Amino acid sequence: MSIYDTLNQEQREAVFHTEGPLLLLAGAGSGKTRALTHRIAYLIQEMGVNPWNILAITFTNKAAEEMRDRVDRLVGFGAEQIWVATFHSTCLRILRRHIDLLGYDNHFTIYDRDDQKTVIKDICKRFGIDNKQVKEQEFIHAISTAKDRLIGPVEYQMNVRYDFTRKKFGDVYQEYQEVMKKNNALDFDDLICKTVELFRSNPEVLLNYQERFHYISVDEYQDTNHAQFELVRLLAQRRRNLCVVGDDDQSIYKFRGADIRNILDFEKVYPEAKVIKLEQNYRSTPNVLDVANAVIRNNRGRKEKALWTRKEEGESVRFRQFDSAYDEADYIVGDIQERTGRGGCKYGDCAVLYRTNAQSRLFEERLVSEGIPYDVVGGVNFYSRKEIKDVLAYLKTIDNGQDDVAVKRIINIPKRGIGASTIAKVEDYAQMRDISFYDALREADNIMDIGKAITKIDAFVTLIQSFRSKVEFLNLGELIQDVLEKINFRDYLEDFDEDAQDRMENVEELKNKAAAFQEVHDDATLSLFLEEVALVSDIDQVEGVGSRVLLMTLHSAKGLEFSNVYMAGMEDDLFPSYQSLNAEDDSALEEERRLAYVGITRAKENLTLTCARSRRIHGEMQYHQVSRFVREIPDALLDSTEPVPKIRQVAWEDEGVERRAYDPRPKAKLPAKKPSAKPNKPFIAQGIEGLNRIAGVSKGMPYQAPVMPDYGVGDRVSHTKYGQGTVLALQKDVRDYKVTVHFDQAGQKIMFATFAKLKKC
DNA sequence: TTTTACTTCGTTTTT
DNA sequence: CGAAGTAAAA
Repeated sequence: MSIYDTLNQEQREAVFHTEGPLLLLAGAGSGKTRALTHRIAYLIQEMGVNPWNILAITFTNKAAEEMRDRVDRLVGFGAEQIWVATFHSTCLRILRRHIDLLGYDNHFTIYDRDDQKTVIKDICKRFGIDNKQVKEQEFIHAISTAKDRLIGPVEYQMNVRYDFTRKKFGDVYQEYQEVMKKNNALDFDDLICKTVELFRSNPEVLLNYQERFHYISVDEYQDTNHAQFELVRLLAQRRRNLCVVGDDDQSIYKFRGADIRNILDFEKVYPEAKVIKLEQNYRSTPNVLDVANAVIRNNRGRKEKALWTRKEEGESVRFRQFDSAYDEADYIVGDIQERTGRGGCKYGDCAVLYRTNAQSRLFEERLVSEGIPYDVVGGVNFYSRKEIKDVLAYLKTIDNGQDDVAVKRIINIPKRGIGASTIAKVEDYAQMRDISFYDALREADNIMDIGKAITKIDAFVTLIQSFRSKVEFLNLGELIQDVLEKINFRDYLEDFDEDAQDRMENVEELKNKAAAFQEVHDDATLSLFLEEVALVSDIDQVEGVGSRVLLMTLHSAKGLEFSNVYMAGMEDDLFPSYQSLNAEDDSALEEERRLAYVGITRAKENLTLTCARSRRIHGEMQYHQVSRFVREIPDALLDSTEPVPKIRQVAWEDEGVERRAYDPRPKAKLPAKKPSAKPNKPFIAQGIEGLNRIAGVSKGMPYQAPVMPDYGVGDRVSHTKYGQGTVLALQKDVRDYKVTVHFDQAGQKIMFATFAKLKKC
């Protein structure tokens, strides 16, 4: 009896396939972490691979920790030698050693979103850009997107040509990189793309790591962006022992740069790749899986797979519609109360999932009034809280004065009466002498007409220097305590904030974390602590065994599971979001659908979908109809008090509802491509037929369904002016179809179907 | 320099 | 509606 006997056929295949590229398509709850950890154990135990030759990359610290724990339990010894880390901490480790080759100081700091914003704001001021017209956020986003695609400022500038707006973005991007370098700082995206840059420009360094990592695995591969793809490609290039695990159906992070093509095109990049699908689900009941499959099958361009399980049927998935969002919250909280009251489950088994953070409020109110313990996941990250960042900025300044953003943050915390004009003078001086802001403060007496502000500046510098002299003999907790006392932080908080108590508790918590850090790492330094802190997130802190109801967004729920899941706000325009419903193409809608799929597959036993006919959004009342995702579920699969208007379930009816997810051997080995659409008829047409049907059902909706043209993609058509051409694309727009035609004479045109008056020929 | 009244603007988020 | 940020007033 070996540890591999407990795996199913596909998992075992994945474990034993150690040489060459491997794509593991792992459906929700299909035991992918299990397969991955066993695979690593197999490499060490059976293949005699040295643990330090293995690299396992994840996205979150939590996933990394879990992976290490589980490998530890399987292997026993040597597991601590395996390099298990997130993308970012992997790159951080590499850059700490070699970034001097790119002209940076190896002691760089990491800037988060807030710090980035401060930098951008400053640049905009200098460039005379009004942040009301172009917000900082837009610059941050543009820069981040460029970096995700490995486009540096120079290349960006080359592509802007004469586009004035984009040129402005290019200028800001360039300046931003310069400021970052001057501040000796990297942002999160830099961590990845600077590592790629390092590898590209220093083949001997790359070779060093290629020779170190003989076997590489990447988890959540569907979430990788181009830079991460390239990083992995470079590392794996030599030995090609690359195992990527992911589920294209759970790709929900396109908006932050994830490129779904990385997983869809894996076989093109690695033609010799072996592909294994994990479809047996160990988490949910067949009822839940049927619903999940019914929804996700409406996406196209996915790797076809269908989850199944051997679990007992369980309860039906419920759907309830309410008049108001209050009633909805009432019902859900009542249901939680009832289920936990019966003793069947604990509060910690229940999770309420929603699309937007704002929806948490109503649930919080009801839970408070019922006295039910709960936690809200997400919102503001612990390390992003103002009071925490203040203390961290002090620590950063004490650690090294290079970080201008940190120094400027605390120069008036607490209020020291150093005004904007004084700061501007110091800034000018620093710029002139090409030194950091803090160094300029230290020699402030050289600055002309600084006036009596000099005493205030001196006091600040003396304070920081005194902390520096204590770093040697104080431990981290004591240092923080000393800072808090010397700056009277409590008084400062109480002066302007009524939640001073909460904030002070957070700071205490930070002190505890610092002390704990020191206990775990015997070589703990201030720098190492700041580094650790820079790369942790909120979801990392969610405990597995909870006794509290969890409230979170659908995004945060990925990777988690609960016995009772409530998906609230299942309404068109909320989920799927208004933006995705009105988008040009349906890729955004498909991403929302994947999000629905993620939500549904979080449920182990009970799933309840709810929605409200009316709710207040941005202060005004809005009326929504039932989410199309609910309407995509066949009635037979839903426990509903009234029938739900249906949408596009043709494909489902064709195969019959009797093919259930619990059937271990699906009849006819799953017809891979369902013959639902008639040949030559574009996919979009199906969606529109569905839309027409909804438009018919919903009462008094002023929705004017566009009339479907009688031609489709690939058809030959003629236009009165342009002559004959071929239809390249057909897209639904607000009240008409957009047709892209390549005319034999006139070339490619995009036009509205009603105006184009195209004739099929 | 700090407080106060007013405007603006609203997905999702890890690191 | 409510947070966050900004311009004007004290």
